[in-house]
Amino acid sequence: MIIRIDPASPEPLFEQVVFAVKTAVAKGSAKEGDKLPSVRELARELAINPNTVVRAYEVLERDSVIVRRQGAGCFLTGRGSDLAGVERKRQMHDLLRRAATESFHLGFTPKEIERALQKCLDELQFDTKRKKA
Amino acid sequence: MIIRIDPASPEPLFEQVVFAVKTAVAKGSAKEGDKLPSVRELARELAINPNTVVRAYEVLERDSVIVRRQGAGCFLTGRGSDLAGVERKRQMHDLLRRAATESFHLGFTPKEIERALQKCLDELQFDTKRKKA
DNA sequence: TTAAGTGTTCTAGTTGATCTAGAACAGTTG
DNA sequence: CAACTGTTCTAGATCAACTAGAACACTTAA
Repeated sequence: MIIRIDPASPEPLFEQVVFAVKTAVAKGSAKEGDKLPSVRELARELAINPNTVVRAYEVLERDSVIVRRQGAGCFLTGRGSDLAGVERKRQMHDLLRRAATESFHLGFTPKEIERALQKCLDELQFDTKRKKA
Repeated sequence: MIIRIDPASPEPLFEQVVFAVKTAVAKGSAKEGDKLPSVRELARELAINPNTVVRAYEVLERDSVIVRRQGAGCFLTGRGSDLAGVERKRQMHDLLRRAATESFHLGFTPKEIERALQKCLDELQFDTKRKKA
């Protein structure tokens, strides 16, 4: 699995790692059972502290994206989030409301925002569709 | 204009104020020319430091949502963002990609995500449509 | 003109998140 | 057993966020 981060970004390093892994899964370029780079290996690759990688992996496990097995490594789960239905919907609604509000203030119309989302969804599913085809 | 924040939220207070104002505009419950609460008044209402309100208002002015007139107060502008077209699209795409990826990991399908966005857009435009009707 | 209210701009300090550094311990694999 | 893996500490540096207090400049209306 290829994970890239931007050291110059204001976003915390561990969050960038979390998002990179989640994106890889959403795009289909990584799937259930795949082994992630070890804590020390990824830290070396990204030139960051191993503890920062640990923190990212902790978040990913909390979100049920991976499981960590001591001595063995970290692996992708197939399961989604463990959250209950209502809480999941609330979280998604908050995420989209925030993005929609900001987009609105950037001057886009609802139709333009809808089209842009569809484009994002298409991009995320691109690799998955190729494999199924 | 009614502005509410959650002191317990992990989100910075000044960002909560920024988002509250932007949401009020997007929902149509506040419009061009409306005067915002003074720095000291809003600080008193929200029980936060005046400097925190100043910071929020600075961001809102930078985003062309308000204008600040020394001695007079802060007022809503009708204009949208000043950013160039390409940069605006890039920002919207980033916002939506993030929301889409996270929603995907919450276990929702693209169709569900699209429907949820439409609901958010409807909610944001609800008040505006009522006035036009 | 003046008083009250407004935004503007400082300095100073506290708190907490982030990240680095180094070390030790524990489980897994071949 | 050796080499890998994750796990868990302590300690410290740096920075963003927030608070506190003050002083200054401008606008408005009495």
